[in-house]
Amino acid sequence: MRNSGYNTSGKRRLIAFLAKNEHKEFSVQSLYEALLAEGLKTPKSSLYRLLEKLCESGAVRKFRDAETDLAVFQYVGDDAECARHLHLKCKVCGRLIHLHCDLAGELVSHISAEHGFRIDSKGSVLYGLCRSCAGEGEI
Amino acid sequence: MRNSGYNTSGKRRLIAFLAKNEHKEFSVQSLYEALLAEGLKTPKSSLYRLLEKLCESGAVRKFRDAETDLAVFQYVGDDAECARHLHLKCKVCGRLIHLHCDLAGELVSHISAEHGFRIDSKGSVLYGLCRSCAGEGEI
DNA sequence: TTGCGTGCAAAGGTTTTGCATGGCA
DNA sequence: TGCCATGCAAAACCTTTGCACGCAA
Repeated sequence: MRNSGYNTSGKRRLIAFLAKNEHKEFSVQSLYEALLAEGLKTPKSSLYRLLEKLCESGAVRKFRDAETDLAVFQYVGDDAECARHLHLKCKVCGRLIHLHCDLAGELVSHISAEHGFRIDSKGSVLYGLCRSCAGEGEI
Repeated sequence: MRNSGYNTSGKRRLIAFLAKNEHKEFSVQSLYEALLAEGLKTPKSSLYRLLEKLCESGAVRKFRDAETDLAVFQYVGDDAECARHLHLKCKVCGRLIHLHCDLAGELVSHISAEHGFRIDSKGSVLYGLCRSCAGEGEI
């Protein structure tokens, strides 16, 4: 499933760019501009098509910006394992944290066993403030 | 903050309709059609404006449909307390479950204390399959 | 009476699609 | 060679906005 389709230069460059900026999230517009600034002019229609493929393959995930509600995309890497843990996402800086935490795993099991609800870890994100963004007011 | 602005008949009818269907989520399009079917013709521009107000007041919440990625709206009732618990949402039927669960509360505290991440419970939703929808595919 | 709400139409922005061309396997 | 990817332009779609009128307070 991973990286299906042809291995074109455009796809390689986009993955490389997103991977290099994996702590950031990009709207299509901001991605278009950021690529342009690196001399990589890519029509938005191509971005939409590429991003769709990358989301299917699992290398990239689609979120919504907490402020603008715009679709944003972020590299998550080669991560079949993402289906096995929850994620934290900072509403301010966009940072995505893979939550490797026993207690979280227990909660998922508990909710399945006791509340009859089967959580899709890959599709579930807990939003909030990361340490550095929360700390800005109180350091 | 709750129910700010004028108390108009349109707003009352919309709240009543959404409250009556609180287990369902509605896109603007489907809401428009559902209201029409009840003889309540409401222009979409009015729906957008009303829904925005209701989201601000907290009576209604905005999600994204798991399949179509369309903005969908759902009644959550008078719920200042929603800020204090997590939510489960079924990707198939749209049902929203208010997770009153000690273990979940512990996890939120744990993540704050040990992982340095302050979860916004109100803005965080765990997606998955509810009991009845999980049973349908594979019993 | 004053100011917000509503309805209609138009505009704005995002995303999708058609089609011809180019590139990968 | 055959099929998919790309670029460009146009279309479709969702959402917001402007304006005149109506209604709540």
